[in-house]
Amino acid sequence: MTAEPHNTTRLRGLKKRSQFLRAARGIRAGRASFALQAIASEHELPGIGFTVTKKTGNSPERNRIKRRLRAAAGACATGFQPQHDYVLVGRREALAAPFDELVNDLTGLLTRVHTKKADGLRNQRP
RNA sequence: CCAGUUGACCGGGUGACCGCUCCACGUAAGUGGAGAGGAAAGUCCGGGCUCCAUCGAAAUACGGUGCCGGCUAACGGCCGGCGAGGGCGACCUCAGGGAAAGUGCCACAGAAAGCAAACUACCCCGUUCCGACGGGGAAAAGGUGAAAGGGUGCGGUAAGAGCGCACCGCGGACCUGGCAACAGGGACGGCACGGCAAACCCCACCGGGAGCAAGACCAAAUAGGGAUGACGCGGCGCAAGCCAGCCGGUUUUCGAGGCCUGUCAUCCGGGUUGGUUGCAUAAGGCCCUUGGUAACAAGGGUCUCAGAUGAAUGGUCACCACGCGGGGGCAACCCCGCCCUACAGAACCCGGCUUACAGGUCAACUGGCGUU
Repeated sequence: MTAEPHNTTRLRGLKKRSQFLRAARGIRAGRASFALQAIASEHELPGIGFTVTKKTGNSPERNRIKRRLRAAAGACATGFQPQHDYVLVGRREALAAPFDELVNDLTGLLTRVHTKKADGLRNQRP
């Protein structure tokens, strides 16, 4: 599977704690303002969730980080592959980072994650 | 104009593009509407509501509150008043019931810390080896302390002392004003009655517990706990029925012993997951009138005002306002840059309290300076 864009932009929100824990076992990649976790799933639509821990800041700051990440995810929604779950872990730098940087980081991380995954699959085969 | 006190309020705006949640309409595509706070916070009090317990109430224990009057559904809240302390003043602060019900404590220092006593020093008498010692008087002086048993002055005395007197303080029958807390006056009393109740305690009043993850309902799948009914093998019996066993399960393991005993259907019960409800028309907001100093109450009009659940109420950009810095200009103002704004995000709902808060607005009042 390559990282070529698909035509649907619809995303499926992750809601259960078990879904988040499962995604945490997947492939990880990070930048200054957030980290990305991805894992294969059975659903056709790509699933996406957001995690900002309490030590990142107080409630308005955490809300703002989530909203900016959600907007960035909407901006490059075509980069998410079907049959995968993604979790974005927000960091404090996401509060002040320029929006274009967030979008660029996310698209870069998406391609990186998927090439990593392809390499992993190749290595598993003897 | 400067300095200050108190109270109330705002706490960004507009536009464009792209989105989220709910509601209404629509078969649908979609269209329209609504969408965080003054503290949503801390979870410190008080309620509504729900379940549990309980006949209801009271008492014991425990906890809370504590000047007086009022307001309120209620409060530890609010309003008004009183007292004490602070400030030139506007005004601010207050764990503000009872110390003659009882118990206890009052560190250090000091002779002595609650009952009156007496270390130094004072006075008188006696003795004397002239250093002092003994007996008595007295509580003014010294020193200690947060506090030393009224203060100051005069008289008085051997020295002194409310011993006597004047003023002040204290207690105080009673009188006056006030609903009251309390305030004012005060015969009389020679002074007796120190402080701590954020020490125990006493008095008065209040309080059952847990909380929306409360609670109610629905649907799935899973496990197979209980009840009822039907059906089956062996023995006995005409029958209804009774009895025993095989297989298996359970009793933590093994043995013994005990118990249940198979299949199907229905109902009940239990936990898990998901959904619905609880859930926003309420001690409701705004405006006006009346009563009240006020808190507030009564009446009338008008409005419907967030309902998420990995949790919506936004993201990006531009301009403007405000503020700050720099430059130009006599000035009004103009240009550039920065922050593109504080504290902070509803989670069942109300009434309060407390804490946080960049910047700004208004009103009333106080003190000072200047002008008329």
